[in-house]
Formats: sequence, C-alpha cells, structure tokens
Amino acid sequence: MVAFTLSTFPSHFSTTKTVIPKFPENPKTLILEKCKTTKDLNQVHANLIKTRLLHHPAAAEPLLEAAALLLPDSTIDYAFSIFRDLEHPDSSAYNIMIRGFTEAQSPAKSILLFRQMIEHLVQPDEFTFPGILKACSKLRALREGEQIHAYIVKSMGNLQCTEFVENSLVYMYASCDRLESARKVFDGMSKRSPVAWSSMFSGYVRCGHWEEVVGLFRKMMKMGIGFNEVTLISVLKACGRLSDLELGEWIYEHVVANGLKQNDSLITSLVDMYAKCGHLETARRLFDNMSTRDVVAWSAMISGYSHSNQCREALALFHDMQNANVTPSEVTMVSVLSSCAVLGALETGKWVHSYIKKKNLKLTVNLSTSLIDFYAKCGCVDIALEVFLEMPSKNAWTWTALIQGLARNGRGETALRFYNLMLRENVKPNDVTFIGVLCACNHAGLVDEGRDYLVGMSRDLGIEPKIEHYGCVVDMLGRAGLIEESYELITNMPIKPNAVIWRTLLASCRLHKHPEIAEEALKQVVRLEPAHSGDYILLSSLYASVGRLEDATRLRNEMKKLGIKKSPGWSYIELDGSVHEFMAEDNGHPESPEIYKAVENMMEQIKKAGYEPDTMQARLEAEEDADKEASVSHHSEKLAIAFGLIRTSPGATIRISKNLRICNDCHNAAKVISEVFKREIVVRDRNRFHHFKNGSCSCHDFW
DNA sequence: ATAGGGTTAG
Repeated sequence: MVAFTLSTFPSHFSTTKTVIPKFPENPKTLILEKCKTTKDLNQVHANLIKTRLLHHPAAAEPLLEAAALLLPDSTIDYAFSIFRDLEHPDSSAYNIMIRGFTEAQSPAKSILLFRQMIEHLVQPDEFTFPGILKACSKLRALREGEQIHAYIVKSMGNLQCTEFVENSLVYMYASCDRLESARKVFDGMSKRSPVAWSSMFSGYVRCGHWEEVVGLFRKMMKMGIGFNEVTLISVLKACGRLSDLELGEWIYEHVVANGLKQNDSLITSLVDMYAKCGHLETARRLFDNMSTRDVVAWSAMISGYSHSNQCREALALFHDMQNANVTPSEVTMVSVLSSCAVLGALETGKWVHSYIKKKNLKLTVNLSTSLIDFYAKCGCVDIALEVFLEMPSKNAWTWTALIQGLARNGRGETALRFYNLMLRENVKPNDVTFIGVLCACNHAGLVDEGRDYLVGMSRDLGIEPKIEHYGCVVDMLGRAGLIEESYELITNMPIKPNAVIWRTLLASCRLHKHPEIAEEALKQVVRLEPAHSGDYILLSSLYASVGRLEDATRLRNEMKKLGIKKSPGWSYIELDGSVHEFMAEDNGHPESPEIYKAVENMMEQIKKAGYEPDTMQARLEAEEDADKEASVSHHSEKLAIAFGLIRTSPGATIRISKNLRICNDCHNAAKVISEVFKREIVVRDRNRFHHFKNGSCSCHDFW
C-alpha cells in the first residue's frame, strides 16, 4: 500500500482527466459540507469507492467523522462499517470511532476499540486519550481508566500529556468517585483552565461535597482565577444544597452584569438554587422570564415546589407543563410522584404511573423508588411491592422506601424480612434504612428486636444512631407501656434530647396515663420549644382522662394566658384528580354549606348506630374556643370524610391525608362511619395509616 | 478533543 501524503494528492489527480473533478484543496471541508443527511453520506461514500479514494485518510476520515460524530446516533453502525473497510486505519480514524461510540451511548465499544488499537500497534496520540477517558468516565470504568493513566505515564516522552489529557484524567477519576486521585492529578497540573476546575467540581458535586465546591470557588475568586458558565453551574448546585444564598445571589449579579442571561442552563441552575434556598418567588420569576423553557427548566421549578412542600403548586405547574406541550421526563415524574405522595393524591399518582407506561419512560432506579414511596404513602403497599419486585436493580434508597412503606402500613414483620433480604443481597443499609427498621419494630410491637437493632446498627454496621433513631425507640417503648425505660433511654442517650423526643414521651404518657413523667416531659418540651400547643393539650387531656379535671382546665387556661394557639389541623381529600383541603371550622370551600349539612347528617346517622361523642374532649375544646362555637364534629377529617361521602359513588373507598395525628373522637367516628355507610376509609395521619372497614381499624385502636 | 442545568426516603 502506497502511503499518500496530502501534498502528493493534487498532482496525482491532475493527471487523470476522467469523471472526477480535480481533487479539492480541502477535502475535509467539502465532504463535511456535503454530508448533511444519511443519504448525502451514501452518495459521497459511493463516490469515494468509485474513485478509489476511500483508502486515503484525507478523504475517508471526514466521511467517518460525518458518520460517527456529526449525524444522529443511528449512523454509528454505518460509520463502523466504513471504518472496517479501511485497510490501515490510523490513529485519527480510531480516535473518531472511539469518540463516536461514546457519543452514541456505547462507551464499552470505545474501550474495545481502544484495545484493538493497541493490539494493532497503532500508536495513540494526545487526541486519543480525552476520547477514551470520556468513555471510562461514562462507564465509571475505574480499572480501565487507571490502566490508561498508567499507559500515558509509561509512554511519557513518546506522547504528550497535554492539558486536555490531564483534564480528562481529572474528570475520569471524579466520575469514578475517586476524588483523591482526581485531586492529585489536578494539583499536579501546571496550568488549570476553567475546564480543569469544572472537572474537579463535578466530582465534588457527584459525591455531595458541597462545602468543598463553595470553598474552592471562593478561593478561585480570591486568587482571581477565571471561571465560566460551566463552573457556575456546579457552584450554584452546591449553593442550593447548602442554602448559601449569599454566594448564589453574588452569582446571579455576576450573570446579570456579564450578560449571561441567555444561557438557559445557567438560568435553570439559578432557578434551582433560589428554589432550594426557599426563595420560590424569585425562582418562579426567573422561570417565567425565560424565553424558552425546556423539560429541565420545568423539572427544576416543579422540584422546587415539591422540595419546599408546596405540593399543590408542584402539581399545578405540572399541569401547566402539559398545557405548554413539553413532554415530561423520568426526572420530572420523580418530583411529581413525590408531591402526590405527600398529598396522598392516589388518583393523580396512578395517572402518572400509567402515563409512564404509555410513554415508555425509562423506569430508572430513582423513578421506581419514587413509585414505591408514592404507593406506600398512599396506603397501597401491595402495589408498592409489585413495583419493587419488577425492578431489575435496586439501591439502598429503593430498599429503604419499601421497608419504610411496609412498616408504616402495619406490616412490621414483612418489613424486617425485606431488611434481611437486603443484607443478603449485599446492599449496604444507611441511617435512613434504620429509621424504617426501627419503625417496623415499633408498629409491630417487636420491642426486643427494636432494642437490638439500635445497638446493632452502630456495633455491626458503624452507623451511629441519630436523634431520629432514638425517637423511634422512645416511641416504641412508650407504646409498649415501658414509660420508665423510655424516660431512662432519653436521659442516658449520648445525644442531647430535643423537643420531638420529649413530645413523643409525653404522647405515650397520655396513652398509658402516666401523669408524673408527663409533667417532667412537658417541662422539658416547653423549655426547648415554648409555643407548641399540642403539648399542653396532651397533658391536659391526660389529666382529664384520669379525672383531674381541675388540672386539665388550669393547664388550658395557662396555655391561653401564654397566648399559645392550637396549630391548625388540615385534611386532604382527592377527588377526580384535584386535591381539596379542609381545616377545622373551615368555611373556605366553595361548597361549604352543603358540606356542613352533610356533616350534620353523617353525625346523626352514626349516633343512631351507637357512636358517642368524646364529651371530655368536646368540653375542653368548647371551653377553649367558646367564642367560636367550635365543635369536634367540625374537625377537618370529619369535613373531608363527609365531603367524600357526598362526592364519590356508593361503596368507593374514601382516602384522607392529614398533618396531625387523628384524634380519638374522629377515630371512633370513622369506625362507625365505615360500618354505617359501607365504606372503606383510609386515613393517613402524620405517623401511620388507619384502614377503617366494617366498624374497626387496622391499627387496633393503638396509635 | 476535555467540564455543565432538573431526581428519590425520617
């Protein structure tokens, strides 16, 4: 085979006076210009074969480049067929194919091809490494990446370790979570462009080392090192996660001052940052002012609402997104499902699930995990289980969501079985997993197991219990009537107890009528969090339940004197895909008069069937709100249930979610309603599910 | 040639 060089080319062709026009001065530009579609490519390809130019790199490579990199993914196989026809592909040809495969989402093929390149003794050049290292990054192929790094070091002298190669090495290590190795390459660089910094940042972002990103960026600014839009995107992500609004706003000013507002990715990052810092209005204003909003921008804004618990706004925006004809992605759906889960919006979530199936959205691990969480939080734990069992791969979050969901729905033993399965499948539990495990022990009344897990999590797995873990155990002991042990645990645990812990103890004192420890618990709670009404109410109703009515009234008066208001309870009910919200004594609903009529009717009917109002509670509440003529029969869950009764077809299940624990009177009423109206009623309160059916509740009156 | 926006449990 004769090796041509470009300079020999024109003279060679000027002698042939055939069909072929004079070989162009710049074949690359010409070929690239001609190849706009696959069809063009075919024509040029055919022409090059006919003119026997295909074996000339200067002609073949532009063709290859067009097929592998410039046209859509589908031509990568075509590109490879061209490549295989080359008799002696040189390093540039290999480089193009290696990059092509990576870009076409087949980075494994890039690695195979690189191996072939070495076997065929084609010397890689400094352009080969960025491509092949990118393939390693995509695959998180650390071993291959390290081998290539070694190869580069070994061949130093023959080939240059350029700045590009170094950047790629940093990014490769960062993608494989090897931050120390990335940092070592980074620190050894003689010149660091913004790309090097961004590569390093991307690793810290991946691993959630937000402080590192912000710290390094501040250092960068102090040293006057240049940065660009890509750098800012990483830094904004860190600002959001750290709620570092100060730096975030500085970046916003910078963006405005430097006319970078046209960069939609940057604006989306700002939207995300403001939303994560709780500035939803600013985020929304930026979002609304974008000239075009792609799926990522919509997702960022929706997740912003969902993140700050404005779930109804999240769903409303999702609705707007569909009206704007922007197709949601897997990522959008994660936030949407999370909002549905919080709201208990079963119908909407189910619709999302069927949409995912219909549109063939990819069931990523995250998305499936969200589905599991959503179904479990809506009380459909069997569907959650179904989704789980169909997943080809699961991570710790997936297992945790399932364990948690089973536990909350009263299937403690099953939850623990799945925990053991998780260990057997070598998925490492994290601290949240143990919240689920302890919660399972709690709801199943498995006190001994619960104590063991609390000790075992740090002893066997090195996960130190946090205040929340102690909270679960305190609750568990309290429920089981082991009030003294619970109290001792609080005073002896290595973490300072918070108000939540004392409040938990207080609630179990109420349940088991233990006024002495209750008084101590209230004292502690008030010291830590003075203005929380529920605490006073717990102790006062405990007094009432043991016949100490004077103490009960005294405490209520004290509370009134201190100006402590009851925190409002609300209940949600979802009907035909929209979520209705009720508060006690609520008059805000457009159908209010009708709903109150329905409540009166409902109460009358269940009284006939034997329901007796909790007079003690009614009296206390009446005293407290005498001016408002408040009534326990106007608790938010009763309004919501009554609304459900008149708005759904006979026999349909009524699903309510509420923010507080369900009160005793409503619990009694719901049992009777389920019998009288032949309805299943599912109430999700802040702690667990109550499935009311035929006059009884799945919690066995223990919550 | 190398870096970049939105994701999930208490």
